[in-house]
Order: sequence, then C-alpha cells, then structure tokens
Amino acid sequence: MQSNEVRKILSQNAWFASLPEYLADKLLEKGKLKVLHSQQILHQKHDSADGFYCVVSGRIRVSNFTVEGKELVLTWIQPGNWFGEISLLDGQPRTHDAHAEDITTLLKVPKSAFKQLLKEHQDWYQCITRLLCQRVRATFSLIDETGCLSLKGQLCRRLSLMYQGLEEQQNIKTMVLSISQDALAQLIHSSRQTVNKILQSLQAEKIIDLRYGKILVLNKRALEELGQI
Amino acid sequence: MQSNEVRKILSQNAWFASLPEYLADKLLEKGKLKVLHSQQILHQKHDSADGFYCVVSGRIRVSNFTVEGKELVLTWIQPGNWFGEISLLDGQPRTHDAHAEDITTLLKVPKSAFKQLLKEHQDWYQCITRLLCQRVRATFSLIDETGCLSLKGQLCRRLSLMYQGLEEQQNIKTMVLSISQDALAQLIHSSRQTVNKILQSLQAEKIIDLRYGKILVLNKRALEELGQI
DNA sequence: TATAAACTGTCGCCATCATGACAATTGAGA
DNA sequence: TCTCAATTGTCATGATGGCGACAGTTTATA
Repeated sequence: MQSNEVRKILSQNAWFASLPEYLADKLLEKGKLKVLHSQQILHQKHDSADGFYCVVSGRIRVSNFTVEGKELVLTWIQPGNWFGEISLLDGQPRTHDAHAEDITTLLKVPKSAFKQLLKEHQDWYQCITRLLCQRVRATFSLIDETGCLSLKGQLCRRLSLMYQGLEEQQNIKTMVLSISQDALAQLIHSSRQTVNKILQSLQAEKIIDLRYGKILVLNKRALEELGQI
Repeated sequence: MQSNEVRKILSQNAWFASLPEYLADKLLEKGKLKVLHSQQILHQKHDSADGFYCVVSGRIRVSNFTVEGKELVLTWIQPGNWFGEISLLDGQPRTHDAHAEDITTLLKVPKSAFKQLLKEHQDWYQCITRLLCQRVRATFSLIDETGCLSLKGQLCRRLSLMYQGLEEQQNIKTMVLSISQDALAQLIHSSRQTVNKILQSLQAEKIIDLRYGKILVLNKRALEELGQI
C-alpha cells in the first residue's frame, strides 16, 4: 500500500485530522504497516502493550469473554480509527481482546516511538487528552445505551453508528452494512433469534431490507431516531 | 473545615497522592470549599463545565435519566475522589447529572484555574492523563460487569466496591454500608424487589446482615468472589 | 408518646428474552 | 455444477426479572 494512500485514509478521521502537521508526520514516519489474516489475534486482555494502532483497512473486533466462554463484543474498529493508547499510557495490561474481523491492515506505532513522542513533544499530551476524552464519552454512551434503550433501540443505534462510520470512510453513499445477525446479537448482548425478530419488524417498517449476510439501509433517519438516547 | 483536614482527606486518594507536591499545593490553593445540601443539584447533563471537583465529605450521585424519567445511577463518588475533568478538557457539555446524596462538601477548582494549570505546568497534562486512563478503565469495568455478571454478581461487586471505598477512606474497619435497597436497585438498573430477594439469599449465606437502611458486611471475601468478572 | 415517612418483605402476574430445535436459503469453493 | 458451511426464519419452552399491591417494621419528628 502506498504511503499517500494510508495518509488519505487516516486523514478522514477527525482526531487525526486535528493533529498538528508535524505530529501527524511523526506518526506516519514511525508507524509500520502490519497485515493480519481474518480472525488473527492482535492482542488479548491482560497482555502488555507494545503499540498504538490505527486500522487502515478491514476491521478489528474488540471483545471480552465471560467465564462461560461467551464472547461479548464491545465494538468493531473501522478504518481511520486509532486504539490501544490506554495501556501505553498507564503501563497496565490491555483491557480487551482484539481480533481481526476480516483481512486487516494496521498502522502500528511501536511503544518506544509513542513514548518518545510523549517525552519530546509537549503538544502530544494535549492531543492524547482529546483522544481520551472521546474514548470516555463513547464509553459513557455505551452505558447509557444499554440502560436507556430497548433491544430494538440499541440495535437501531448500532446500525446507525455503523452506517455513519461507513459514510465517513467512503465517499460512495453505500447503503449496505455487511454484518450477520449473529454478529449483531453479540454486539448488543442478545440472541440471534431476538435480533432476527427485531430486524424483521424494521423491514416491515421499510427502514431496512434484509439480505444474506447484509443489511440494506433504506431509511437512515428513522434508524437514528429509534436509536436516540 | 480546616485546610489541613481537607488535605488529609484528599491525600487518601491514590491519584492525588501521586501528584507532584507543587501541583497538589496548587489545587488546594485554587480550590474553594462548596457545601451542598442533601439532594442539591451540582450540575445537569448538557450543562457547560465550570469546575473540577473533589468530594471532601458526603457523596455525589452521578446519574442519567431515561426518556420515561427513570433515574439510572452510574455511581456515587465518595470522599477523596475527583471528577468533572472531561468537560473542562474538551469543552463539551457535562456527560451526567450530579446531585449531592447527603449534605456534601466539595473542593471546587474553577475552570479558569484549571486551564491556567494546563497552560503553565506541563506536568499537569501527564497527571490528567493518568486520571483519564483510570476513568476509562473504570468505565470499561462497568460495561464488563453488566455484560458478564448476573444481577447477584453485579450486586456483590458493587457492595464489595463500596466496602473497599469505605475502608480506604476511614481507618476504622467499619462493616456497615449505609444504603437503601431502593438505591442499590438504581445502581444495578434493577428493581427493589429483585434486590431484596438477592440480599435475602446473601443473608442466608451469612455473607451480609440486613438492617433498616443499612447492610452489615460479614464476609467481605465472599462478596469479592461473587462479584469477580 | 403519637404520627408520618421511609424502608423492608413477600406475593402473583406478565412481558421479555435466551435457548434448543429444525427447516429453508444463500454463497463460496472444489 | 455440486456440495457444504454459513446464514436466515420460525416455533415452543422455560427462566428471569419488572411491577403493582399490600402488610409489616423502623426511624425521625412533632
């Protein structure tokens, strides 16, 4: 992959775009591309941190497991988004497992380079603080979501968020979300059967259209409203 | 309240204790005591931020409301703990409502002083980063908790956390948690009746003892184990 | 001491949702 | 084209837990 291609993808992310140019350059200079095959493990909960990552293509599934072995998906990280800063900053272990969902390309800024940036560039702390604030707010939203919304509401919210993510990332106004009902169930900690029932009802309302392994979004606005906290 | 009393309470908090002495001094110098009566509102969700706070005595209830008007308690902030930094750092509105649960004394570092610290002392960003990492990890734990644990597990975890909080704060090894079953239900997003049933079962296991508005902890270890994620 | 408010204990009903089961459909790769 | 794995659609069953109701208990306060 060309370096300017990478830069283009990264620049579509609001946080990255807000960085002073010399810091963005540093990240690109120190970052190395890393390709994971589908379902490959990037790191597991309790691992120690070795880098700060950005998804360039594909996506990363961030999850935890219950004692019974059930996987609880926190989120999927889409291209342009950075992650992994917490463990680097506080020296504590990773908070979640991270798997590649598809074939996935990452930009990896090694621990040493990350720490160097912290030491040498005072601005960098300010940028990281912004990223952390975003992280906290997104996590609070997740909690609000599970507390305030019905399963239908949660599902609509997630679909809406995924759709927005795609819109930012691609210029094409695609209306297709490639995700199985099984995966959606993991995301909202529900069951495939329940998700199916909800999706059927959304289809009846002409808000989405169901396909094999895909969901066509017909009415983005309605999804947003149903997923409003 | 004497200034050295305040300092003593604040110093029992790990984050505050880890601050360089001159920054701890600055916070105490710039901070003003503020007393709230029981149930007084400190701020509401969507308010703009005016300060960085630490609970000195009493406690602050942090919560959100559903559209139906049901209150969802995120947490109670106990003495020694700081909060309110997110909105100050990113300039966005408050993420939650904050009410005084009892008569509550706060130390308030005004927005202007907080920003001044950020400008003048590079170390301060590093300290704030540590606080933010703690905040993210605590919030992730909350999510894990609701996803991985049964209501009984969640309840045990919360009781155990409250107990630990009290132990840190007080030298006396009290075994009494002053909280109603109603309040506990709000905390784990459950109903009073369900909480009562669970507490009864814990009492039958001789892990706790129930009183009017209080819970006596008989077996701290068992609580921790049942609340293990 | 009397009274009201807050809290606890318990029951029954009902909605939600997880789960197992099984059939039908789709798509990828041999 | 054929085959198999992945995915979807649907049903019956059972567990969980919310909620209203009401009685009993404790505490604060006049």
